[in-house]
Formats: sequence, structure tokens, C-alpha cells
Amino acid sequence: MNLRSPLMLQIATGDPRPIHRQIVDGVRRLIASGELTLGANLPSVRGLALQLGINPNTVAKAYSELTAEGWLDARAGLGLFVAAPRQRLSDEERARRLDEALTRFVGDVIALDYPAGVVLERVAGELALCLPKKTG
Amino acid sequence: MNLRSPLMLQIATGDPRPIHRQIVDGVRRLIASGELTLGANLPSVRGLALQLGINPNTVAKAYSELTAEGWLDARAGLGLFVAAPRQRLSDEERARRLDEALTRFVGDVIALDYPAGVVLERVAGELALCLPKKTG
Amino acid sequence: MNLRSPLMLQIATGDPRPIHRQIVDGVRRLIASGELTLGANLPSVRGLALQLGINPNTVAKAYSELTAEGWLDARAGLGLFVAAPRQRLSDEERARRLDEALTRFVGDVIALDYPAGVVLERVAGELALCLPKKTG
Amino acid sequence: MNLRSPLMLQIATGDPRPIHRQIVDGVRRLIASGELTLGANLPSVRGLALQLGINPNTVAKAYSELTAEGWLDARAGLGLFVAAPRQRLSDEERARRLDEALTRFVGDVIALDYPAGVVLERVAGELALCLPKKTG
DNA sequence: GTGGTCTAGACCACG
DNA sequence: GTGGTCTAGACCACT
Repeated sequence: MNLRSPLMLQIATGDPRPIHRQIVDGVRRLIASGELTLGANLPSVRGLALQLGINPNTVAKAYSELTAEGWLDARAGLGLFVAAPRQRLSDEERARRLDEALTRFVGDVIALDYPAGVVLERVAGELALCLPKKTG
Repeated sequence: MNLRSPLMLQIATGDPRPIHRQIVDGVRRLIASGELTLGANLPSVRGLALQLGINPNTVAKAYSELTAEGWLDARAGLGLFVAAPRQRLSDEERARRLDEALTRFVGDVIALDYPAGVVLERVAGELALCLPKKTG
Repeated sequence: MNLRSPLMLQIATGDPRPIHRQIVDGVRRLIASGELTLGANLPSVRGLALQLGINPNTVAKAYSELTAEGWLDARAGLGLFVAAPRQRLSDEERARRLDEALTRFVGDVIALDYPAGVVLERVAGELALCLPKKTG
Repeated sequence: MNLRSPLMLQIATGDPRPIHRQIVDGVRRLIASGELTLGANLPSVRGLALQLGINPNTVAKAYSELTAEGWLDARAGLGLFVAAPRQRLSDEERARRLDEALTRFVGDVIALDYPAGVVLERVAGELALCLPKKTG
């Protein structure tokens, strides 16, 4: 994998999430799915901002969140790198966040009146895209 | 279950969702799960506000969203009632919203580093709680 | 037409509709008639409140309804924009709402004792103003 | 036409209009369509309340509105009768109300994205049910 | 009593 | 600056 290649990220203007959130989610996804591996060098703040056509401050905010959460390591003068996996959150916190995401997701999906089987298949499909290397 | 009984709803201060959103999600869930059936009378705006320790306007906002979405009927002077179920959204809109919810959910959950199987089990469990009529 | 220009909206104090409803109807009309096109930037919540001499919360309520119905996209820090058109309601729901609007309209108009021809002409005229793309 | 026959009126619980408003609209419609002619005797307050399964106060309120607007004459001890047609509202007031009804109707209908022709046909059909005897 | 509307003013997150 | 949320308190129409 070559360093400094453009991230496979896209900002969707229709997406209700704030831009920096889309970046954070996207990078976490790329790391979780293995497309960004340990030590990979991320685009610079200015580079990614240029690539996505957004304000560098927005990228900086996203990177700083990812660093705070332990996904990235910032090395002054060199850039940002995918950090070694470690227990980034306490088990309590992880469980709490899973509950929250579940509640929100189910609340949204119930309104759509899909059969449970269909929803489960879609969830499984999406997870398979992102998590196989962690569980296989 | 007697009418006007307190709703099985709780507001979590740690939850990032705004309060009125938590109420909307919760009521939709109670309706979908069958705990609130057609014609059931909901707690009054002021009553629920008192029960939850929040401002009546916040409850009114939640109830008004539920009414706009067709889940509740409001009758001034009488109260709020669970409305007759009907297909409110087009198929395309439903599919679009499912995609949106999926993307958001997976984005949230990936960061937690749970095995896909665990997540799927939890989703299945939550759906089973809410959609008993659909799966039984 | 330059962005952020004042909306061609007026609040009629004699109108029995609540203010936020008049705004919702007015904006939907401007969108349907093509005076507000895809991506157009609407006046800010505070700006429109100032223009109309009403409380910003009232404007926010109207904008929030329009966003919930899919007419507008809101981006915090950026503003509100006309959303891409899509089929949001099922055919049955649309038919139900047309029936409801018809019943109400005819109920209101009968009391006025106008000849049917006059009423029809007026309706046709109003529709022609709003749906030029559909009729031209 | 026999006196004191039940009115062809129905109260729809799903209808967002308050009950007394549904009665007022319904009676005006029956008068306008000719189903209730000059001098016809209306059901008593208690009788109509019983027929519709609602509170007599609600019926009384509706009848009092109709009397105030000049549609009915109340004759103490005898009951209520359809009043002789006279100019009940000023031309200005009638025009204002027509405008209001039009604006509301068009605002509601635009959101449904029906072709103008379809809407016009439906309006014409509804009006034909109520107004032919006035215009033919 | 009920729901609905409006105002006023505060605070937050976003860009 | 932007939109979004929440509180507080007033007033209205309906039953």
C-alpha cells in the first residue's frame, strides 16, 4: 500500500451528519475494514481538505478526534499514522455506545416497517464489508 | 393496561440524542412492539413533562412530530391517541431511510470493535422485542 | 436571482392559519412554482424572523417541518437549502391527503355561496401559478 | 321531506377538525346542496348528539354558530329551521375567505405532486355535489 | 382539564 | 455567523 494515496472517502452533502463526523466515521471504517493498516500514512490536513473540497479546519478537527480516540498517531513533522490497535475504550463505555447505537438504529428502522429478516440481512451485509478481518 | 398510565420511557442524559428525539423513538417503539395499541390514550403533554422532569414544550414537540408522521392523532381538549396504521412513505423513501440508518449504525458500531456476530445478535434481539407480530 | 434575497412571503394576521403554517405553505409553494430551485439558499432563521417581524423560534419551527418533510436540507453553520425532489409519500397516503384537503376546501367554500364556475377558475388560476412545469 | 329526520352527517374521529366544526361544515354543505331546504326542521340538540354519539354541548355550539352566521333560525320551543337565504357576509369578507381557503388548499395540494388537471377534476366533482342547484 | 401557538432568552455544535 | 435544543411563561380554542 503506497503512502499518501488519496483516501477512499466521499463527503455527501445530503448526509445529515456534520462533515467532520463523516470523515471520522469513514476513517474508522477504513481502518476497521483493513484498507488502512497499521502504520499507514494518512493524507495531510491540507491535502485531504483539497481532495474533499472542504475547509482544512474541518479535516483537522476530524483528525484530532481520531487521534484522541486512539485510532491515529500524530508524529510532529512527519504526519499522521494508523495507530497500533489497543483497547481504546473501556468495556463499560463500549457497551454503553453499542446500546445507544442499537436504540437509535432500531428506533429509526421500526418506523419503516421492514420485516426483521430483511433488516438483519442488510446489517449482516454491511458488517461483512467492514469487520471480516477481525472475526475470521 | 389502564389508560393514561405512565409511559415506559426514560430520558438518558448521556444519550447524544436530543430529548424530544428520545421520546419520538421511544413512543414509535412502544407502538411497533404492541405495548401501545390502536386508540390508546397517551399521557398528556403536561403529564409526561412532569413524569420525565422536562419542559412541556419539549414533550409537545415530540408529540407534534409523532402526529405529523401519522403515529398519533391529537384532539384538543381530549388528548393524544395511537392512530390507525397506514403506509405513509413510498418504497423508495423507505429504502433510502433504511440505507441511511444502516450507514450511521455501522459507522457507529465499527469504532467499538465488536465481533460482527455479537452485533448481529444484539440487533436481532432488539428487533424481536419490537416486532413480535412480524416475526412470531 | 441572488441567494439570500428576501423570500416573497407575507404573514397575514387575519389568516386563521398559525404563522409557522403560513411559512410552510408559502415555501412549499415557492418551491413547487420554481421560484426556489434545487440548492437555493434560504434566508437564515434569524433573518426571516427579522423580515417578518416574528420570533426566530417560529421560523425555526416552520423550517424544521419543511426539513422533516424533505423539502429542505439544513446544515448547521451553513444554512438551509432546497433539497432534491423525491417521492416521499406512498400513493395511498397522497390520495388520502388529497381527499382531506378537498373536503376541507369544499366545506369552507360552500359557505361563501360562490358559483362553482368562479371557484373552479380561481383554483385553476392558483394551480397554474404554482405548477407551471406540470401544465405548460 | 319529512321533518326531524336524522341528518346525513358523520363524525370522523381521524378528522383533525374539531367536532363542532365538522357539524357546521356538514350542515352548511347540506343546505348548499339543497338536501336541507328553506324551513326544514333540524334535529334537536339532544337528538343529534344522541345520533352522533357526542356531547349535546358540542351540538349546541355548532347550532349556535350556524345561527349566528344566518344559516339557521332558532324559534324558542319549536326548534331550529333552515333560514331564508340572505347576504350573510359582506362581499369583502367573502372574497377574503375564498382567498384564504384557496391558499390553504393549494398549499396542501402542491405537496402531493398531482397534475393540475387531476386536482381540478376532483374539485369540480366535489363542487358539483354541493352547488349545482345554485348555478344551474 | 386538553393540545397548540407564540414569545423571550439561553446554550450548544458547526463552519 | 449558522441551525438546533431547551426552558419559562403566556394565551388561545376545544371538551
